[in-house]
Amino acid sequence: MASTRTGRPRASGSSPTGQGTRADVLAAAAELFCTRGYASASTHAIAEAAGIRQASLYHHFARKQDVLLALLLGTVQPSLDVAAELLAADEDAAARLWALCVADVRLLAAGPHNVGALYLLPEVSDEHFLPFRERRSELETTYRTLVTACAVPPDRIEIGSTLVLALVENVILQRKRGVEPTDLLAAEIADAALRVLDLAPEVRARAAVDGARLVTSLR
Amino acid sequence: MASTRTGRPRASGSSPTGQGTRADVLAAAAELFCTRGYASASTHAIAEAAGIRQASLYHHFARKQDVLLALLLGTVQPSLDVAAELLAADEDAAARLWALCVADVRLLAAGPHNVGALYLLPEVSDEHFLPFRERRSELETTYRTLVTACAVPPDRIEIGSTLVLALVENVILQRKRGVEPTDLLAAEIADAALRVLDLAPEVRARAAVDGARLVTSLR
DNA sequence: ATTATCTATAGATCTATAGATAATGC
DNA sequence: ATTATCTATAGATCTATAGATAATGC
Repeated sequence: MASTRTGRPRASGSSPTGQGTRADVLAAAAELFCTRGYASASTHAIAEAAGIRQASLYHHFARKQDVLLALLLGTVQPSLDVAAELLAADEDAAARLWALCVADVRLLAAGPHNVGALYLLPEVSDEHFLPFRERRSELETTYRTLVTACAVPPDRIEIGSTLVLALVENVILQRKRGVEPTDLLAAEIADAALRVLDLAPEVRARAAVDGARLVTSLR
Repeated sequence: MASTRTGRPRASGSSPTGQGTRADVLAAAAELFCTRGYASASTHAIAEAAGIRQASLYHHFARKQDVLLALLLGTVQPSLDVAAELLAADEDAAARLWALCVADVRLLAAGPHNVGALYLLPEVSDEHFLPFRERRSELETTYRTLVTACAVPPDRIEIGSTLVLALVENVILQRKRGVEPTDLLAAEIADAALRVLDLAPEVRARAAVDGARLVTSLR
C-alpha cells in the first residue's frame, strides 16, 4: 500500500525533492554549503530550504556536522566504486586511467550543485570528517596505482599522479567560476592527463579508444 | 628618531609580526581563514592571535569582510605585476607562459600560510569581494593571451588555457593536503603546461631554457 | 504506541559600537 | 590634541534540547 507517511505533517508545503525529508535536507545543505560555506549556512536556512522547521532537522541528523559528512561521503563513494571496478578490469593501464579520469570528471560535473567543492571547505580538516578524508585518500591511491601501471618512470610517478589529479579536480574550480562543464570536457581532460604523463602518441590514442569503451561498460 | 608608537599600549605582549598591528591582524586572519574558514574564524580569535583585543581590530578594519578583502587583493597583486611584465617582455610566447607558470606557482607556494586557498572560500562570491574577482579575472585573461600567442589552434585556446591554469592552481590543493611544494615543482608544472598544450618537444625545450632566464630577470 | 513534525527556549556565541584610558606630539 | 588601544555591551544571531502535537499503525 502506498500509505501516507507517519508523523505530524509539515506546517508548510511538501517535500521539495519528493524523496523524503533526509533527501530534502541534504539537497538544501548541498546548495547552501557550496554557495555560502559551512558555518555561514545556518541550520535555520537549511531547514527552510528543505521545507521544515529548524529543530526538525535534528530528528534526521544529530549534529550539523553530520549533514556535511553525509554529503562528503556521498560524493566520494561513487568515485571509489568506479575506481575499484577499473582496478580489477582486464585492460591496459593507460585505458583504465583514461576511463577513471572521464568517470570522475563526469561525477564532478553532474548534479545541480557543485558538491565536489565541499571537500575544499576549510572545515573539512576537522577531526569529525576523518572518515571522509580516509576514503578520499584511498581514491588518490588508486590514481597512483594506475599511473604506476602505465610504466611511468619511478621518479615521475608522484608528480605525474599529482598533475593528473590536478586536471580532474579542476572541474570543481571551473564550476565555481560558473563554467558548466560539457561531456566533451571529460574526454579532453583524460587526454590531457595522458599527455602530462608524457605517454607516446600511439599509446595515448589506443588508450582513448579502449578507455571510451570501458567507460560505457561502467554504466 | 625611532620613537615608540603613539596610542595606548597593548594589554598583553607586543606585535607578533613586528610589522605593526595591521600586519598582525592580516597574518592571524590568513592562518585562521585558511584553516577554519571565514565565518568560523571569529574576530575574537583573530584579534587574540594578533595580540590585541577583539574591538581593537575595528580601528584598522571597518568590517570583518575588509580583512579578507585585503588578504585577497594582496595575493592577486603580485601575480598581476608579473603578468604585466611578461606580457610586455620581448621573448617567445611559450617562454613567457612558462615563466608565468613558474612565477605563479612560486607565489602560491610561498608564505607560511596557504593564502591562495582563500580564493576558494565560498564567501568570496559575495558582492563585497567583487574588486578581487575582477583582478583575478584579469590574470586569467593574461594566461589566455599567452596561450593564444603560443600558436595553439583557435579551437584549443579555451580548453588549453583552462588546463594550464588547473595545473598552476593545483599547488593550492596540494598545500591543503599538507604537501609542501618544492622549487622543483614549479618547473615541473610549467613543463606540464606546455605538454598539455601539445607544443612540439623542441619548442618546449627552448621555452624552458628561455623561460628560466626570464624568471630570474623578474626578481 | 510510534513516529515526524512542531513551538519555545536556554545558553553560547559573534559583530560592531560607545566611550574610557594611556600613551606620544606639539 | 591625536592616536591606538582598552573595557563593556547591545542586539542579533545560531545550535541543540525539551516537550507538545498530529498524524499513522496495531
